[in-house]
Amino acid sequence: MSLNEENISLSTPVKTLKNIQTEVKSSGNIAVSVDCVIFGFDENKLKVLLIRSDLKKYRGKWSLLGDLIKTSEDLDQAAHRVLKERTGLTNVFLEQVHGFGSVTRHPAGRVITIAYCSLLNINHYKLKILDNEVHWHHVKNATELAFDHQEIFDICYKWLQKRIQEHPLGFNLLPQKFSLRELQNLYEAILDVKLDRRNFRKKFFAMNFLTDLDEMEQDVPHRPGKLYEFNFKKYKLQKKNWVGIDF
Amino acid sequence: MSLNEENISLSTPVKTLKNIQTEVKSSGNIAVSVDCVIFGFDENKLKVLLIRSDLKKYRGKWSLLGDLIKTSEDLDQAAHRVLKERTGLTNVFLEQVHGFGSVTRHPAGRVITIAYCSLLNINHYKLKILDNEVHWHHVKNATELAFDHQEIFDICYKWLQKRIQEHPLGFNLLPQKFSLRELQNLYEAILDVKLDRRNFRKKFFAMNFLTDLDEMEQDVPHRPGKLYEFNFKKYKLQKKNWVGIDF
DNA sequence: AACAAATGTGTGTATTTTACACATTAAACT
DNA sequence: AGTTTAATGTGTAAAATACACACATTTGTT
Repeated sequence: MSLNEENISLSTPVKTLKNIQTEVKSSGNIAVSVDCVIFGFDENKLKVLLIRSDLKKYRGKWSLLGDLIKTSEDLDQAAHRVLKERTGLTNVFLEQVHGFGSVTRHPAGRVITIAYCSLLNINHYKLKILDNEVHWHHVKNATELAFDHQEIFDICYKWLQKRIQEHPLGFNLLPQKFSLRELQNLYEAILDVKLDRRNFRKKFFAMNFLTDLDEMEQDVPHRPGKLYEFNFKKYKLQKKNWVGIDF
Repeated sequence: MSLNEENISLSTPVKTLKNIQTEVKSSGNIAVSVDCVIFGFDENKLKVLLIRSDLKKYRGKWSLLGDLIKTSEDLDQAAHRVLKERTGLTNVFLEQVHGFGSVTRHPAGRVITIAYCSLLNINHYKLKILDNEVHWHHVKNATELAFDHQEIFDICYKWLQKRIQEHPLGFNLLPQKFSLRELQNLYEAILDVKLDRRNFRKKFFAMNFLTDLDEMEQDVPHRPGKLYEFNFKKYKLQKKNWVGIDF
């Protein structure tokens, strides 16, 4: 059997714009939201920003930060808006992860949500938690979330673990200047593994994306390490196209 | 500065279910659709199933197969429904890839779409293209699609190229029994590279997920190769957790 | 019987990954 | 000031993996 690229058609009737507008409107009883899994790194632990559920049914439970999207904004814009409203930050790392659309996922009706991951440098001078119902949680304590937010969180966390090994996202969680120890702590916290210090350093030096700032850590209770910054420009230029089969 | 896990709250007012229902309803002027990028493999080429746009504005252009989702179905269900309606097939490989929500992406109003990738074995005995406006296109000829479908297709194609190197998806595009040559052709077609035959075979044999069926290809105009099948069970058991930093 | 076109197989080399130990530095403590 | 503590900084050998590469074998075709 062979696929046929040359089928001649019986035809579906061509629809006018008006036809479709009618369909679109009559299907419009579905709401769409974004939910942000906002990660931060502090005290060598990976943290996630959660808010107390504002819904009676889930009273006492924690949930992700989200909101219904407005008709006038893109998905990404909506996610950035949520971030801005909750943390005061703009220009933060944000990436879409997955859409969740189970019919029964929201008690108030049909709400499809698009999950985003965001990575914040918690030392950012502008960061302010604008709502005191919002708290940072160690990821290990992020359990029993409201709605289907546990599932969303779990998937986003796994996404982060995988993604950070392939793309230099992690630097968004650190101050611009960081020591290699901080970087390694970050990886160890996110991946939940112990890594060999010498091999870790070798690896990153070999990549050649770290700029040695010729500065030292300050106010550490031990021998200070050198500070580096990540050279995103150089990275973008050299990004390689990996080919290798590896299940 | 240190993150504070112990904030005490000023508080947001708790909302009742009714409050939220009202919000959800009033925001319900957004429609949601799924669009399927359906890949097939034939004549050593990667193909994609496209339909002529049913919208006047895009008359003559090709577009992905999609539909508005119904209030009563999950996202995944909707995608499976589209597949069934278009190809007659159930139980096919299907995975969500990305949501697209630009405000202006659809001329008939605000429609957010969730893109899915599907991989079909085109030799599947049940496959029937039910609508003759539907055609298989070599992926290289999938250009200038209607709506934002070019962007969606491009992203899904890249997704496939990456995904197939990390997960054994490709077998969904082949008959259950296949030769190593067919397998290599598949990889070469999807990744658009030439691979070394000996290393390719070594690689797959080393993985140890191919079952030698002790059967030979039939009706080939040259020395027939052995037939294998992929052992999904064994794969699932042995799936490894990769740790390696590699940008 | 000769030819065409593919299958099937192994080795040496380069590269990458891993395991592993000791001297050095600066701050903190006495 | 000297000692202690806790981290930084550095290299090498062994193992595993990836890569380049050529020839004999099998089957169908002429």
